[in-house]
Amino acid sequence: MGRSPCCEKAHTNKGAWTKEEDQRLIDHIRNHGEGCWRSLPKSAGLLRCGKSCRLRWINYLRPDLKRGNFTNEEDQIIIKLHSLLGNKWSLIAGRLPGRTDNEIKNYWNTHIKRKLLSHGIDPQTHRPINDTKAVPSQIVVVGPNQNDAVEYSLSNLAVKQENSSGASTSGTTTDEDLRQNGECYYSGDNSERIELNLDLTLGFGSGSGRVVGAGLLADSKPWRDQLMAARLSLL
DNA sequence: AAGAACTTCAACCGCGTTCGG
DNA sequence: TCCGAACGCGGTTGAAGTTCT
Repeated sequence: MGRSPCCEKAHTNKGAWTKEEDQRLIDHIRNHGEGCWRSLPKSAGLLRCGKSCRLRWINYLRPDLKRGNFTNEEDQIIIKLHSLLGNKWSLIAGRLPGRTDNEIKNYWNTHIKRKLLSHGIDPQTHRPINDTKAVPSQIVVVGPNQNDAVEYSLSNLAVKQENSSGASTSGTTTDEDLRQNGECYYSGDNSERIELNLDLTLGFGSGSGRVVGAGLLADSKPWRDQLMAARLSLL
């Protein structure tokens, strides 16, 4: 009958972690590696639930965490990625080695949001606060490496959705879609195939070029993530 | 010096997705 | 194939620290 419960909630500690708890968790992961969060608390002798152990390790104890203030370069990367991905903190964190999703989320809410607002920019749409009509003229496509971010000017984007019976519908994203999400999307059913057609103008310093491509999204993953993957494949 | 107001961030909560029996 | 637990994520909370009055 499914899996057994992860922990006995009545017998777990809550709140701030003690140094001793931290050390037990570090020692255990050093000896046994990450994973198996369900059984970890018991085998490490911790009165915490696995979920809490995982969070403590990922957000605070991991040896590869950077710590310290965010650099201006990191600020810019976060802002650019947020304009493309929205509040997808884990995806953003994936592009910033040594930073966690929780850390970036906190930093966004306490620093960057305020910074953008003080410059008259809406932190959700990344557009001037009093500009309610215009559609974003740029989207950001991010390559496999951290420094691969390239800005595209958007000339046309069309998405075709095809269901399992072969019937298809198609359309171009609406202005309202773009305004609300800061990116292009098609609000189709996750379970169906989605075909993406892009017609983009690229700008590199003084030069420019044009990319026209298409990506077919399989149906095994959340379609929104696949949209990202399709964009990558167009590069 | 004190306490009110504000800021920061670690930790918790709840929900959607994935996975195992 | 179904059901239920684990996992992973984003939103929220609240304690601790800092600044202001």
